[in-house]
Amino acid sequence: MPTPDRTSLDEIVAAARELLELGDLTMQAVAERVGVQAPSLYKRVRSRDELVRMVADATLAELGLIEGDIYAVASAFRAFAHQRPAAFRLVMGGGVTASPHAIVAASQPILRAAGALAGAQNELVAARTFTAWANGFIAMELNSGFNLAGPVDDAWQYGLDRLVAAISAS
Amino acid sequence: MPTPDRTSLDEIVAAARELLELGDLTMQAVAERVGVQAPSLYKRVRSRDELVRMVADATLAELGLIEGDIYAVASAFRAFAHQRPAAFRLVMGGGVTASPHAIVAASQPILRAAGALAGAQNELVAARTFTAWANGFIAMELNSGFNLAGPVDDAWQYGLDRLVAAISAS
DNA sequence: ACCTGAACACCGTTCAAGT
DNA sequence: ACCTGAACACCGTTCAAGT
Repeated sequence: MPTPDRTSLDEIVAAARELLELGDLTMQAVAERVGVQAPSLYKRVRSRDELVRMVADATLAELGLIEGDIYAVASAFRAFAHQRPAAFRLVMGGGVTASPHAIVAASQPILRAAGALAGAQNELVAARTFTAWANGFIAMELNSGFNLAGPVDDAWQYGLDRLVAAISAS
Repeated sequence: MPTPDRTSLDEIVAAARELLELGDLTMQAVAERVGVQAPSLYKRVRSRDELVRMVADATLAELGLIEGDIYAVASAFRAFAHQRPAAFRLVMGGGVTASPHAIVAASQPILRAAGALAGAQNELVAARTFTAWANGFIAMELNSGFNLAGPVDDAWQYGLDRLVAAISAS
């Protein structure tokens, strides 16, 4: 005699994403949010690690929706990181290997914007350089790490302008 | 009647640094390495979090010893990250706030190298741009994240050359 | 003063038993 | 087929009792 479903994978991942930002991504907390006991989660998720990977994939999918030129992409990227710092850290530095598909999807906006600047043959390498700088800058900023004094927004603008100049096709 | 010391803070931090790279930085594992029971660690360390912060500080102190021009600093930095990926992630993305003193010490090599390129008045902002790019590049590399196909070393060299050109005083 | 064993709260996970 | 309570191993931390 089947019992009716009391939750779903989507609901579980959504709860996990919220709890990640609250610094409390435990199976117990997820279970409580979706109205179920912790062991029941294992009907839909193989392990906590798999759930974390799903959160990373969902985050990357969202980043893949960004549109615009390199300035638009850069500021949307940074805004996202400020709104969801834990998710940003997860996909960025967090030692979590997201699915290849999610990684490719997330790369599209930057590839397009970088290709427009650097030309098709330098698209990939330009996108990498830009992504590395943006990710690194934001990571430092979120960490308040390498906390050299001075206005952060100016440093962002300086770096962005220099990067654009350096990457643009002669 | 005092018992003789069976370990020391230095030994504990050293053990923690090794275990961090092994992905097993638990109080139990540290205690076992230094030949003591886990509760005894709390005589020298307030909490596991404090121990992790000490590991971060020790890592930053080591990075502060790097010398040379921007190419030397960049490759020493990258080599360190490859040898001690977990420590790099910790100081880079890991949501751990290292002590201000350790952060300043770690920044010196890059400030010097960037200042030589960009001139004194742009030293700070140039160092930030360079550090952001290098940190971001290495983080992506360690993650095998943003895993766009192509030779990684070429992308590193391309980015480094472009960065140097972009930062150099006209 | 440092060390230990016992204990506590918490966490991820398994599993038999319910419906 | 999904859900639950009970249980297990593990982890960080506290504390009274030993020397």
